[in-house]
Parts: sequence; C-alpha cells; structure tokens
Amino acid sequence: MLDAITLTEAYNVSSLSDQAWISPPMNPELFKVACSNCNLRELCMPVGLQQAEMVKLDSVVSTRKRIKEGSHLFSHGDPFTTLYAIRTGYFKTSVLSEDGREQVTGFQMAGEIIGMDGIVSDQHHCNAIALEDAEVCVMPFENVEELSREFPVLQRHVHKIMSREIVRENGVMMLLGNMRAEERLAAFLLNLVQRLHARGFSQTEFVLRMTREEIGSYLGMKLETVSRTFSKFSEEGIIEVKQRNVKILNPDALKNIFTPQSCG
Amino acid sequence: MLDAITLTEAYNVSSLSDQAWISPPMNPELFKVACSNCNLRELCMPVGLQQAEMVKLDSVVSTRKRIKEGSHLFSHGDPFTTLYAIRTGYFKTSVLSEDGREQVTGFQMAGEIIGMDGIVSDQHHCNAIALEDAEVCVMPFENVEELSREFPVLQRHVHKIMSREIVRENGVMMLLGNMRAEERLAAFLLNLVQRLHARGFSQTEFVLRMTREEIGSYLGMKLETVSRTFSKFSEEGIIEVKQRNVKILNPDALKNIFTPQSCG
DNA sequence: CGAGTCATTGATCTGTCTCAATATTAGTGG
DNA sequence: CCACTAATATTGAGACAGATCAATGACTCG
Repeated sequence: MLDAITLTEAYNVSSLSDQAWISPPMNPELFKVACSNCNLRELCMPVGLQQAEMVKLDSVVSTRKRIKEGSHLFSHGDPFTTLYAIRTGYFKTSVLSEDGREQVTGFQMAGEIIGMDGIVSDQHHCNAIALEDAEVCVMPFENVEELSREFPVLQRHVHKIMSREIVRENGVMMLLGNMRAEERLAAFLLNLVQRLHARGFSQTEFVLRMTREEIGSYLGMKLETVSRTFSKFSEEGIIEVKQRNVKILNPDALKNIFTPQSCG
Repeated sequence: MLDAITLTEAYNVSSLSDQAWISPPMNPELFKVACSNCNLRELCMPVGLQQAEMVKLDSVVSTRKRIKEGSHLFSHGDPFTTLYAIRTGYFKTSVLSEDGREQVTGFQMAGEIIGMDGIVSDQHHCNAIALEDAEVCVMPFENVEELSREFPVLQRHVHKIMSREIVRENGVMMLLGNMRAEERLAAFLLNLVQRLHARGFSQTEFVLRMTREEIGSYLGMKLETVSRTFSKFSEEGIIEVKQRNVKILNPDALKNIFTPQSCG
C-alpha cells in the first residue's frame, strides 16, 4: 500500500522546477477507476479505511462524470442526491444573493468532496462550477449513508469531512471579518500552496485556475485590489506574478504579512 | 404530541406586547428532562423521530450542564468528545487568529447544536462562551454516532444539522464579502428575529444578548459602526433602540435595505 | 489576425475605521 | 438607598484603505 510519502512523490514536480511556469501534471491516466486503487485515496473518501472496507466503498461510487470548463456540476435549487469527489480539475462554489451578487465560497481541487450544502434541505444552496475540464466521482448520498451505518470508520470520516468544511469556513470568516487586503491574499496563497503541496505539487510555483474577479469575490475585495496587491507583493520581491503564473520567492515574508491592523 | 404550532404558542409572548422591552420567558421549569418530553424537540435533535426512536435518544443525552454567563462551554484546543444541545441561554462561538484577533463565528440559542467544529481533529477549533447563564444537554458524540448507525432517521438528521451549519456559514460569507454595514446589520436583525419567532417569541421586539463589539466582530465591522448604524435605522423610523432593547417598527424597510452597492 | 476576455495601472471618491470625548447602565460596597 | 466604579454605548471629527471609474495592455481562441 502506498503511503502518503509515496503519493507525494508520485505527483512531485520539483524535479521539473527549472522549467518555470509549468502546469501541474493532470494526466487522467494516472487515476485508476476504483477507490481501492485511486491515487487520491490518502486525501479523499477512503482515508483510514481497511482494504475490505475500501472495496465496499468502490460500490458507493456509482459513476464518474466529466464536466466541461465553465459548466455547472450542480446549481442552486437543484435537487440533492449525491456528493461528488473531485478526481481531476478545479471547481469553485458560490452563492448568489437575491439581488444577484455572487460570493465565491470556496475553490476545490482533486480529492476534495463537494455537495454537502445540499443535505439540509434536499436541494443545493451553492453553485459548483468547473474552472477547467474536470472529472468527479458520483457518490449517491443514500449509498454513503448506508455504508456509514455498516462501517463506523467511514461514518466518522464522513463526519470529519463535514466538520472540516465548517472549520474551513470559520477560517474564511476570520479572513473576511478581520483581515486587510494584503493579509487576505497572503492567506489565500499560503492555503493554496499548502493544499497543492499535499497533492505532490511544488510549494513554490503554481498556476491559478481562477480569475482575479473570482479571487476577489472569495476574499471580499474588488478585482483591481487583488491585482494591485499581487503587484505590491511582486514589487516587494515576495512573489513573482505573470498573469496566472505565481512563484513564491519568500514564503516567510508571506507568513509575516499578518499584523493586527484594520480590516475592510 | 405537540406540533410546531403548539410549541410556538407555548412560548408566545405577543399577548404581553403592551409591556414594552420585556425579556423573553426563560423559565427553566418549562423544560422537561428527556428529549421525548422536551419543549424544544421540534427544533432540536429529535426532529422527525418516532416516539420509540426518541426514547432511545434520551439515552444519548448523558447529562445536563450549567454554564455561567461569560464562561466557556469549550475552548480552542479542548479535546472533543461531545456535542451540546442548548436548552436555555445564548452562546457565542468565536475563533482567534494567531495574533489574537477575535472573530465571532455565530450566536446560538435554545434548540441549536454546537461543538461540531471539534469532530475533524478531535479537538475544538472554536470557543463557545455563554452570553448569559445557560444550560446544555451533553450528547457524547460516540453515543450519537452509535444511535445514528441504528436509526437512519437520526443519521440523516445529524447530517442535516452539519449541512445547515455549512449553509449558514455560506450566508455569513456573503454578508462579510459583499454587503455594506447597513445590509449586514439588517441581515443580522432579520435572522435573529426569524429564529426567535421560531421559538415562539415576538417578531418585533427582543433583547440583544451580546455587546456592540460582539455584533461588530460577527459582522466584520467596528463597534462604533454598529452603534451608528443602529442610530441611523432608529432615525429613519425602522427600529427603536434603547441599549440592548430593540423593537422593529418597519420590517419591510429592513428587508428593503438590500441594494447592490459597494461592500466593506 | 481580430475580437473578446482578462489583467494592470492611475486618479479620485467614499464608507468605514480610528481616535477621542461624553452618556448611560449595571454592579459594588458603604 | 445612594455614591462610586467599571463596563458598555453613543456621537463627533478626521484619516485612510479599498472602491470606483477609466484607460491601456496582455493573452486566448476561433
């Protein structure tokens, strides 16, 4: 069985780091069909399951589904029936206010679970939109619940996934309620890099999958402010930015942005 | 069996509305010991359970616990073992940034469940602090999970409670990311009134349990701005404010505050 | 190559913060 | 019961971070 280190190495691109601004390797061939044989199993639904349980989990995943860049995996109001595990590609989730303002509530990547917003009222509250061509595992929630009743380990894992989302959103509330523009962007970049690193990508350079406007919506600031803040970090030698390509030159400086001052 | 209407009437104070600024009736005698006989069962854990299931649920609630105003039910870093159902009193939950800034993540009242932030890492991420003397039902999470495996209805309910929290936080993100000070306070008041009404209290007048600073922390604004916005609503005849006593004179005007403009 | 989308940068404006002073209320002890 | 204190709330004046408006530049894709 692959451990986390092996997984990391399988995706590691640091040996390619002399080629600047490369895209992360998103070759679909790397992914096997079943959970029990999936490269993402250390990050995704099967975490902590025994082999026998994991084989059972394979039966939970009913189908796979491809989503074209820009199209909706689900939309506000859609009936909720299933959770989705992201295999490849990136998503954003967002909510719309009654008067049409969009708030991006998160950016999701491979191994992350989306759709939990739909459980409470059997219909989705968010929109989930692919930021690039993507593939997801369809996990009918009935199946998840049934298997959860059988396997306490899976039950606990499902609870942890939902709890993690609650805690993540607490962090976003801290960000939106208490931080200045620079702090927000620094927190965003650090979080992104940390999650990419957990998937075996470089800790220093990556390609943003979202526009300045989407970043701004997520961080509660205007796209111009996002752009200006990127430029400021760049002038200070903390990062290098070319459009959506970002290289972190001084991670410590990014972490030291945080000082108690006014918010927005 | 009491239905929701009966519950509402049991708590209704509208007949006392000529006495302005009264406190909601929080007589502990109203509450019976067991879930199966609790006035809050239409709002709390037992929603949708059959009598037999509810009797079983009684065994989940191991003990009750009293918390003095200002003291912590749990704190960041505390080991997580149980969820809590609020019987009486109000709580705030908050997170602290590394440099000591507080972000209030929510205000909770009778019938609401807190502690779910602890599941993901077996320790709490939030602080939960009583805003007045309070009483909670202690529900060891092991028990909850065990009974969930037995009763799909309870399992689904637990999932819904967590999903509801995710959706609630999405709403707060919208508020913090996209709304002006007036909109934030209006949304806050409307939400509070709606939840109080569901518990049988007046739709028009109530007593705030939290300081201006705590409201401000929750809404991502300074206490002075909270106070000014209260005064503005008051000058416009939308509400009447005397310190923590609030009377909503024109609910429609509150709902019409929302117009797409700049945020914070 | 051309049109549309996305990003950058500048100049100005404004909502909210900051600092500061005062008013109100609740709690305490004599 | 009333002073005294601490906590909380209100209000004012000025400052500033980020929004807005606007123009230009860079990239993508058919």
